[in-house]
Amino acid sequence: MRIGELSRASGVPVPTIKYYLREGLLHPGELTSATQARYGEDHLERLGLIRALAEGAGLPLARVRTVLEAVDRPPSSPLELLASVTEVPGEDDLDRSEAVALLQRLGWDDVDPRSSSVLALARALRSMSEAGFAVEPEHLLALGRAMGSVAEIEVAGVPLDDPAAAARYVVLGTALVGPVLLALRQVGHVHASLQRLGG
Amino acid sequence: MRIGELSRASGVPVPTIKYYLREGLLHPGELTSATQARYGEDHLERLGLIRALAEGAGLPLARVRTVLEAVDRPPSSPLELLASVTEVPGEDDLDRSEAVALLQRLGWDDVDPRSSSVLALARALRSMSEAGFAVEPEHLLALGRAMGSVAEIEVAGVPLDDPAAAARYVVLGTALVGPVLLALRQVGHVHASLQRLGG
DNA sequence: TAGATTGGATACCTGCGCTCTCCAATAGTG
DNA sequence: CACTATTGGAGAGCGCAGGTATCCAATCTA
Repeated sequence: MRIGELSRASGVPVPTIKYYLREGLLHPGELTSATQARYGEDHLERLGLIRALAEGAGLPLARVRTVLEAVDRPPSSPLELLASVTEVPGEDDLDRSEAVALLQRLGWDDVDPRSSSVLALARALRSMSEAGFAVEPEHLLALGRAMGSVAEIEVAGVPLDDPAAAARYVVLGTALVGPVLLALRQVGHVHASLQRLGG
Repeated sequence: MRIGELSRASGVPVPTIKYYLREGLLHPGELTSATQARYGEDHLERLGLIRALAEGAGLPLARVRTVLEAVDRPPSSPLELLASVTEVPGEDDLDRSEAVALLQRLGWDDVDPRSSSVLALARALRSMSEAGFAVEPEHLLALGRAMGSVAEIEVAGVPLDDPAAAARYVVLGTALVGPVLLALRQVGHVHASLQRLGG
């Protein structure tokens, strides 16, 4: 497959493919001469993946790159893998006490309070309070339990036998299932409103 | 309060406040002369709200504006309200059959299949399949049930007696609780991984 | 052999979210 | 009352992200 064909097959414009090549998101094709390269099915798949992560999951290209790198060269431990997808740099000096207290009540105290996921939680809680929006603690706890069961379902689906497949599952799942969850929640809002308020 | 004071109190630079004023995110202060205006506590609150929605929830300013408009002038029906926060324009011609089938199995068939929330779900599912990522139907169903209980908890918290408070709750909750849910899911991933794989 | 296509490099463009600059009209201060 | 700092308002500019467009010489295809 040459670049034009790849473009037609994927629906991605040639200049954009060239851009992705430059950015290292897409591996270069096999050069057959100075001005000719050959692309394969894997490039087509990869393009679909890039578009799904960027457009679908709304990840910035820099994050897409780290996700793809994690898929290509999976870190040894699953936790490292998770970190590679979710880690977002930011201020480290932030009051995590509310987050930690919540984790305590959820019985998740095996999680390192200094991990980036706890940081993300602390940040999200702070944003709420800064907006002058409060959720009752028992509601928050219930939300935590619901999301815990979501996480359990997802982790249960990880194929442990094949490390490469596991990496792919964790990385893509984390990024791509998120929007599905939020959409399900939205539909759930509509359903619950209809139930509570009547048509 | 004059603009400099508002800036100091909120931590938002004066030019940025002026920008928000120009963009209509922040209501103009009460003019006391041609070159002097007075701002109140409400402006300070509003600024916190804008920052929380923009930085915290990651909404683009255009969406922040529609959210704020919905808070200011609440649409009559709660469903309309929900739509004003979540609606994202996009292609309408999209295969919703998988989404609809899922809703059927969840028992949510009171939801209009043409609503924007179902569209969002269909889009998210398509992104997954375009990335070559599949979730087993029963897992998807379980995720749907979990998110349904999330939605139920949230809707149960809406104060029905005061329409203005209800609007505020729905609009802000939808935008601000999302990141909290995703963060809880992340922490849940870590916890579940530790449980399943051991330290 | 002529026209189209390609790899590769560079320049350019668009949208977003600010940030800077200016100005004339005040407001506060001594 | 003079004088400095601050303000409202408007316009231009800037830095980043994510592409597009242009050029070129080499090569493929007809």
